[in-house]
Amino acid sequence: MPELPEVERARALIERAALGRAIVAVNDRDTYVCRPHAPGEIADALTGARLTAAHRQGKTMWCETDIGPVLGLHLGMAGRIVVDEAGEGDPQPVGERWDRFVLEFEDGGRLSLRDKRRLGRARLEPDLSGLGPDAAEVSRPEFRARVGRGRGPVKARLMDQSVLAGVGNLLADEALWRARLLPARPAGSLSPTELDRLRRELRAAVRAAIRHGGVHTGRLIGERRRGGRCPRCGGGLERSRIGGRTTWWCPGEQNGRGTQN
DNA sequence: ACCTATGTTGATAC
DNA sequence: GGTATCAACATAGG
Repeated sequence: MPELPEVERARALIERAALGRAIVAVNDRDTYVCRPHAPGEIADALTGARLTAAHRQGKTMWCETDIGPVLGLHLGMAGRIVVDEAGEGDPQPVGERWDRFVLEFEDGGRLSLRDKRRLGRARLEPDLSGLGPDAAEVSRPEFRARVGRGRGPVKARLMDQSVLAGVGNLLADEALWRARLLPARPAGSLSPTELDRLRRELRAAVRAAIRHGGVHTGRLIGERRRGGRCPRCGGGLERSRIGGRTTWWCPGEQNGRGTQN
């Protein structure tokens, strides 16, 4: 789930529901999710503080606090942010066993990073220096210069978080399909026109996914399975492994040269 | 049972 | 440096 659109929704949830509430306790006992911190380190830094802002770049979120420390949050492969959904009374509300990191507020509510797989992350003072520009904000010249280079497949380039932040496996397939570009094309072989088209379609895919609730609402994404068909032309989709990830595309419409439009 | 698959990232090897 | 592969985690499905 968590690609840029899911993370943006999580960020907005924190902004809307968690800012300004006093933190009275922190569960940072999961040493894998809270690495490299020792248990208690994040708790010591945040207890008594209030979150004052929630930011995002690509798939990385961070929250400012009124007393200084910055809390970084990453959803990993299966994480989500939950605010105030604790079954009052139930000793073990459903799902709570997957709460890997929790802020408890003075008013009794809580913010948790709920993640079955534990690939999500909470840490203090996250380093954002290696992240490329956010995929929803990147300018046209910057997109051309960063994405349109290298011999590797353009799909791998899109997913490289140091090149561009926020695009994951599903969003990459969706954007390339919308732009009618072959995922395996060497990134450096795309023309400026093709790069502009890719950026435009990527941004449109991001906006649609944020509106509709996530990347899985993409038009191609629903067909990403054996027997799946292109939503535009009805042709059978092709599958292979590109950039180490399963990749689906329409061989009829996504070709080596640019296409109409 | 055993193998594959899954939204991410980071370490490692060439 | 750029690119590719695998491992980290846990669960689901054929």
